[in-house]
Amino acid sequence: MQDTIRTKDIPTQVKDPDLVKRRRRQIADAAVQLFIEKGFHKTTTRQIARAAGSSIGSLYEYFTSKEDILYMVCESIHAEVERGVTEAMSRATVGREALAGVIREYFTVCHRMSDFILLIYQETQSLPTQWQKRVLENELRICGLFVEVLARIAASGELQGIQEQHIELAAHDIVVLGHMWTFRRWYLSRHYSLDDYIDQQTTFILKMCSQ
Amino acid sequence: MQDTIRTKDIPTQVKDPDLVKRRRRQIADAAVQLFIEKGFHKTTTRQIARAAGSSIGSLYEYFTSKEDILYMVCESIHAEVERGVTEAMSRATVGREALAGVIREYFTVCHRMSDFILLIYQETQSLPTQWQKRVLENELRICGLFVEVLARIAASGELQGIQEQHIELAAHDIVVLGHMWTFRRWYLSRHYSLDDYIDQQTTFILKMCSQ
DNA sequence: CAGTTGTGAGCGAGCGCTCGGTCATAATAG
DNA sequence: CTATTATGACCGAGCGCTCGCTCACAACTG
Repeated sequence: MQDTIRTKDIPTQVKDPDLVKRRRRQIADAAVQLFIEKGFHKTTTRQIARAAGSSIGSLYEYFTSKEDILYMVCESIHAEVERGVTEAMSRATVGREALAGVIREYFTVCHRMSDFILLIYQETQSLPTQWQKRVLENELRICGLFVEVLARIAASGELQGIQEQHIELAAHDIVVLGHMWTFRRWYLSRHYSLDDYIDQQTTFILKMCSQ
Repeated sequence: MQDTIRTKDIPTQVKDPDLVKRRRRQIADAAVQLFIEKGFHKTTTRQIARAAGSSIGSLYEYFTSKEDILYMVCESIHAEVERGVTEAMSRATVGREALAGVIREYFTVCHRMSDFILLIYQETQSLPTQWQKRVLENELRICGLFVEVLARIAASGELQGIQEQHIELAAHDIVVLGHMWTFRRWYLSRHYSLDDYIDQQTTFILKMCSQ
């Protein structure tokens, strides 16, 4: 998981920027595991510090509140998802095949990041309001990537069925169907392999956009 | 919101069953509002008691823990959603029109219950494990209703595109696209009216199942 | 040495939940 | 009918404890 520019908004007592970056990553990586296991509220700052090989005192040199840590965690997760999708897009050309390819990549990212995506669904509400907005912006940016892919295809003449104004909705559907694999895996993973899931949902999505 | 048989599993000190039912409803109704506003963890038992016009002492005559209250709240929500869909199904006949009708009804229920459905997404994890399972069972039961509708249509010969084994997945998709209106309303409601949303998603779903 | 980073005992607010008790009403006794 | 006792819903002060966070000091670095 990589750093985002956004993390700079979190204030710190420590002068050395490199040290800040390193320690924050350390702490956030420890925190995300605990958050996934027990949830944000049931994780204590002491547990986070211990898991990060640090002390509570130190922890509060790098973050000003527990919510700060959650915020950084959420930003990192979105950054990772976006990285995956963007990369897949750069490889893609145009046409139905391209869409299918990006969907495959995106769904695979969702699979790998299951726990993390679930965390965002469950704990975004625990963030201060202004940071909730940031998280939603991130979500929209990912959606925008799919809008782009769909628009490219629509422009190329293929997939004429879909109207301009409904591309956005289709993009949201794709994003959410990816998330669905994470928040319904308690059922889905017992009945479908990831590949089955991707294949069938891709068929559905292509039908949805065609004719 | 109506009572379910499941609520009977929660122990109580109070003898009179009618009273138990009435007071629990009172408390649960107060609690659900607070949970929606501030989340489960940030709501205190005292606040719930006060909002219900009761006292903490009394509250603990009717519930054995704060989690019990959340459980009852979740059960009630699912009962209400299921009631809505079942009713819509009983009115429906067969064919594409029927599916569209049930979807319209279901999405409308999702719209009306936005806050409640969101609550389930966010707080199911706060329940004791054995009760989490119950909530997921409820979710599956609602999914089952759509499987039934789709199977009926498939049997009638219409919508031959969809294969037996993929009916379940399509049902999940429908359910989740309903939920999507609740957990993405921060975006969707700014760009679509509920009717637009229903119409377009219905078109998508029908295309998905056809051909 | 000064400046920066690390530490953990300690603070006090606030939590879920208990428990001894009150009081209106119902059941029983005389 | 009155007097007595039993019942059970209701109450809230307070217990034990945990939490997020602070701050005085120690350790390290250059």
